[in-house]
Amino acid sequence: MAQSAPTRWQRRKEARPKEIIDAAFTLFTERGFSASRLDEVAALAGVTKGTVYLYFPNKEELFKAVVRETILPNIAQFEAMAAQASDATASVEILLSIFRFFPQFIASPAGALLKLVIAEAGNFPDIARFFVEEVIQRARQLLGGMIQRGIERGEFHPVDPASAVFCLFGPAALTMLWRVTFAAYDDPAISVDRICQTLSEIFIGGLVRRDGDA
Amino acid sequence: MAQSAPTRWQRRKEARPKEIIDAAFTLFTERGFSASRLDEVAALAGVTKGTVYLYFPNKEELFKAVVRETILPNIAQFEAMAAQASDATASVEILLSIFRFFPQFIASPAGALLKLVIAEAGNFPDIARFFVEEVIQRARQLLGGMIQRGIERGEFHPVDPASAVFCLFGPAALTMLWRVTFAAYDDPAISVDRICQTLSEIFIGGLVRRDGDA
Amino acid sequence: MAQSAPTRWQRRKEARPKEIIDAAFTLFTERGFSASRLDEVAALAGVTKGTVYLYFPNKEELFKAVVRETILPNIAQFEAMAAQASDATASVEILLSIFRFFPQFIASPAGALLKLVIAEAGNFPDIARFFVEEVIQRARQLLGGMIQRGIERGEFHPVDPASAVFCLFGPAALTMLWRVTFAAYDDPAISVDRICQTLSEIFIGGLVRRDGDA
Amino acid sequence: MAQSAPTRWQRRKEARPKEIIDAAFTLFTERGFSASRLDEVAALAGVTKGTVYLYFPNKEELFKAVVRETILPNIAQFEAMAAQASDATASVEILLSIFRFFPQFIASPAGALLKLVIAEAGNFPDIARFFVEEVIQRARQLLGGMIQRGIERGEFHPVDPASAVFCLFGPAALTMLWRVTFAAYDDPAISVDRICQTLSEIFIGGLVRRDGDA
DNA sequence: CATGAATGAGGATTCATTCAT
DNA sequence: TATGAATGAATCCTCATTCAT
Repeated sequence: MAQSAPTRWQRRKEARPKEIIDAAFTLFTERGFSASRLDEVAALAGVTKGTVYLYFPNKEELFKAVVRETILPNIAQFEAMAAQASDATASVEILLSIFRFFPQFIASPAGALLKLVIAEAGNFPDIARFFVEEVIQRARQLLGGMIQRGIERGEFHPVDPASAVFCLFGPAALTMLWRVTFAAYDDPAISVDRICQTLSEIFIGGLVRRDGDA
Repeated sequence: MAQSAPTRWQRRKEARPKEIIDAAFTLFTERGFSASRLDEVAALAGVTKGTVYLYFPNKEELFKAVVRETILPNIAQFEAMAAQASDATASVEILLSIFRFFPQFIASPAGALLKLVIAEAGNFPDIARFFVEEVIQRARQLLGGMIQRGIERGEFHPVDPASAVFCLFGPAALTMLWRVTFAAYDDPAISVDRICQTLSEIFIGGLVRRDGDA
Repeated sequence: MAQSAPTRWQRRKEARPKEIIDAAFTLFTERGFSASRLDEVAALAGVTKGTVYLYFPNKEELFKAVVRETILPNIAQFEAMAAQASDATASVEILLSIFRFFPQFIASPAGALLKLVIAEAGNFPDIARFFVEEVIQRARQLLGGMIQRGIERGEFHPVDPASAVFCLFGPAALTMLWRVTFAAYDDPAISVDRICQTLSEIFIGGLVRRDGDA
Repeated sequence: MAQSAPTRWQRRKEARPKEIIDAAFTLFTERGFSASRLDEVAALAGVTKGTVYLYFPNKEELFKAVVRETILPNIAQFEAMAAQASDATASVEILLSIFRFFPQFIASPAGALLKLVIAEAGNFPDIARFFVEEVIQRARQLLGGMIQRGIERGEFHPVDPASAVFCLFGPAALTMLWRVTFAAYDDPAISVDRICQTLSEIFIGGLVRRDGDA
């Protein structure tokens, strides 16, 4: 595996696309789409400009590939988490498992992706639509369904599920964006764990019916 | 040829910067900083490119002016809201007044501004720092102080105030960003009022101590 | 009018398009469309690359403009020559006036234009169509009509007019192309006048009926 | 895996250069040298880009090879035609045999070659020189010699032989170029045979002395 | 001999910025 | 003060050429 000869280039057709996408994700996320130079993307991926065009027809298509490829694992992660609950599970338990899942989700690349999509939605309407349909609707159904279930089972106070999703996910989204945008300038630094803990306390108290409740 | 109203030119001259800033705000917000052409900014402001350079030394300074000028009224609005509470006011009342203020705040240009700053923070570190110090710290102090006060007065459950601010502001931030980013692709549309209402219910339930509480 | 100060650039909106077209004509003709660099076109026109784009949206449109603008005066020249004959004029006189017109036509930019259109017709189908319809059809009608007239009046031998046009124009076309393509490598140089003279002799002898003819 | 016919590879190897040259000829002719991509040449020849470089050091040399290889058979064809005449043959008979040869010559690849050389002469001076010296001079000597002979034998009117060659070959050249350039856009289509017939009539009438001639 | 992934110089195009008017 | 023609550096993209396989 040691590269004895420093050859001018390597032939690595299989690995290239992912390497380029990763590099592009980093730069698009840091600087935005327009402000990212393809030269820099290529350099970060360890190839030259021309190679990028071997795998993606142009910068816009590279962007779309970046979003699509980066979204997939996040969707999968989310659905996996949801699949764990059985019929017997108490709704409050599901809610708690969501709060326990939040920290790692907030620390994942999902935050950078969210920032990127927010920043470029205006220039890439089909990416925006794709994001809404594939990511947000799905998350809404997942979280909304869980809240609906809790209400129907008499475990939760009767609130508007769709709105509750925004209340539930909002703090997580803000924290994600915060981390990739402002965290460097903040002092003292926030604690993601503490935020999730507090969110949990408030929601358990505000959403879950207690025995004495009417 | 006789200039019947010489003051009109005068007034125009004074109005120019704001007109240009407004146009730039619109375009920067829609397309991002890099993807916005100065030609388009000028056209939207009803002037020509050259005129922009009469008031702003370059595109970057125009951007900074846009952020600064747009931030100010929002800060003022926020502080005005907070100034209304007196010592006698119950903390829950202050909390409720915040929730009542949210819908108009969410509908204000603050959402577009937030999106813009998030998108460009990586390219404008001093804007990011300025935003954190002038806007976020201030909001945190305001909201955090209010929560702290409630806890100290025994009106709120003892939670981490800094984290609670994220929980409180997160849903508002998400809704603001949603409106300027994805609302066009969403169906059925969300209701800002309903979200604020739900947020209020959950928070009152989760944060405010009831008589029987330990 | 004397340019006392060697200013960085002149503002010459009116004159620019023609200057650029002339420069482009020269280079496209010498090197072909693809092999001509816009930088060189601009330099030859005394402007910079950016200026070219002020007047033409891209290289292809510049090419089309070059062809269109260069064709027009040639068409006009041709039609003017034809308009001189009256009903009373003998067909042989018209024929002679054409041969007398040939040398100056062959020396005009029409030759370079013809070469350019031949070379690029494959890449610019609409230019090819435009050339056939606007230039060639017109020339064919003009020359063909003249021959037809001579035949009908009994002045010429009965030949196929459309074919005769090729026979008549062929030598002129070849000489035009020769001049802009091979003349530099030829020794001894050809004499355009002598070719036209010879053409005249052969055609007068071969086309015009003599008294004794059947 | 056993190569049943090892000779097929061998034969392929020998056939390659011609296949590549043919493909290049087609594309260079259609699009011009600069606008033809080596990728396309290779694809049309049924090989990959790398293989082209096995046989030709670079694109320019491929071009030169294309011209050289394509010219040779045309020269041969021409000389074969000329070799048929003996001392006894009447000059008018030779002239007629030339006109009878024209249609097949016009339909041959010579037209495309002529177009290509005209288009690229400016970029390939040595090709232009080669063409003038090897092709044109030869043709001029052949045709010019024939006319000279006719004049000396008193069979033709005394015209300038060099000029007469242009008159004789011009219509053929124009028709050749026409076919490869504009024929697709022309309506009604021209008849090559009719043009040659008309050319023959005019030239016999204009060049050949009749008994009664002074 | 043949391939095709990778290269990188070169060229079309854009656009922030300048400046004569 | 305002204009907009002109600039030229920066950037996307192409494609002839190389070379590991």
